[in-house]
Amino acid sequence: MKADSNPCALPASKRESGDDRRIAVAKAARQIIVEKGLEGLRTRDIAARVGINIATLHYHVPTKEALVALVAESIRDDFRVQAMRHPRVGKTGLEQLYMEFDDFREATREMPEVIIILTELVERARRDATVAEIVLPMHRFWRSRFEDIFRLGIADGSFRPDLDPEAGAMITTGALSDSWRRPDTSPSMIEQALAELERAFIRKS
Amino acid sequence: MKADSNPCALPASKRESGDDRRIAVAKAARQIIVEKGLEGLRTRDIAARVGINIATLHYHVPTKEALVALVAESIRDDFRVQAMRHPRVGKTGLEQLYMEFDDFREATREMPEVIIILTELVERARRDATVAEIVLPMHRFWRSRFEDIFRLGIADGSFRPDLDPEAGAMITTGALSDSWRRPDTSPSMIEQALAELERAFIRKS
DNA sequence: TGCCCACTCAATCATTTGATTGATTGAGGT
DNA sequence: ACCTCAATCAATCAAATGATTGAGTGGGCA
Repeated sequence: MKADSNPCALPASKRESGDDRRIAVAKAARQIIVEKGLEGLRTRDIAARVGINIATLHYHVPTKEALVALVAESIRDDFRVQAMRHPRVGKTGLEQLYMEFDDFREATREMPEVIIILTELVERARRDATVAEIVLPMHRFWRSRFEDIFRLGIADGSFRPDLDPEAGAMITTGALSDSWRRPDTSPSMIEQALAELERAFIRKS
Repeated sequence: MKADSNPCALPASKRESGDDRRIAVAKAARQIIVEKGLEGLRTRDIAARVGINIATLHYHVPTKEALVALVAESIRDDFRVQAMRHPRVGKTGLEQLYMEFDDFREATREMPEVIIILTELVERARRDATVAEIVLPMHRFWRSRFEDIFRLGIADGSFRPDLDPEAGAMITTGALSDSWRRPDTSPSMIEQALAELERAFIRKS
């Protein structure tokens, strides 16, 4: 029996339930995408990493297209968990912005690979409608969240009255995802950017 | 003789100079990258589009890696031409920011495909040192240009005294390239973002 | 004229790669 | 004990793909 990288549940069984296999496949695929990009994703490599035969892989995930969609769904699930972690009710706009920034810091720290995969998926979304349908809503959701924060913050006096919530959200998500994506961005530079974003939108006394 | 898509110079000759061929190859490769992505780039397709044999292609560009590097250089050249078009001397920080914004509008209008290819190249730069060496300096150059503008603008009173030039440049280039890259960004949204960037950094009277 | 060499092509190779086929295994139900 | 079927694998296919080989071809120069 090959390397059992998932030492939980029932290691005694040679068979896995279909769901567990699909999860394992998604995980392996994500690792390979991080290492070699979507371009370098090979069904054989995934099967090898999971420790199953190529045919078995095809049994669980019929085509490569479905496999990419599976990865996209997996990323979306992670994103949702991350987004729903901290409740926002009853906070001011500025407080919520701080929370959103903290979530971003946490994400860069704890799941840095997600944005790498996400970038590749967004790239592919231009040509793959299935992926687009899964991935683009994620970014829209993230952006709309900043929009809401800015609207609230304008109303409660946290932010400039002349702040355009849509544009502010676009700038913020754009700047954050771009700085996250780039290989030459240091953590301290991200902190600089976050601080500057705050100054850019905050209401000056 | 197949489709001569380049009706200039010397259509009477069956031979092209090596340089012309390489240019034609780069052009064809760029088209294909726009259509199918770097992942879908095939030497055969390039050769077919240029109207030459695969072996001839390999004669001019020895390997696929060299081909990608050629495309990267080609993009860099376009970028340089675009960047150097308008002289900046003797303007205030705000005026230069306007000019930079105009250049950006012009780029999105007249060479929208460049950012698509550039994004793919940046993506690949994480794994390909050759491409990284060509592509990453471009972004650094663009960013440093905004840095200079912000420094000047702080000194001449255009921008907020508490503006961090580095962070501002990061935010600006990040927001612009991200909004340019996304397939669901309309021109009016870019205008909104540009206007908001101005409000974000400008000195309030 | 004759040679050199940049340039070009048809044919072919060696791998890679997504997918399929047909047989086998074993857990759970009756 | 027997049956069923999800799950698994070895073997193989067909197409795609980057690269090479070897044979020209013609313009320019001695």
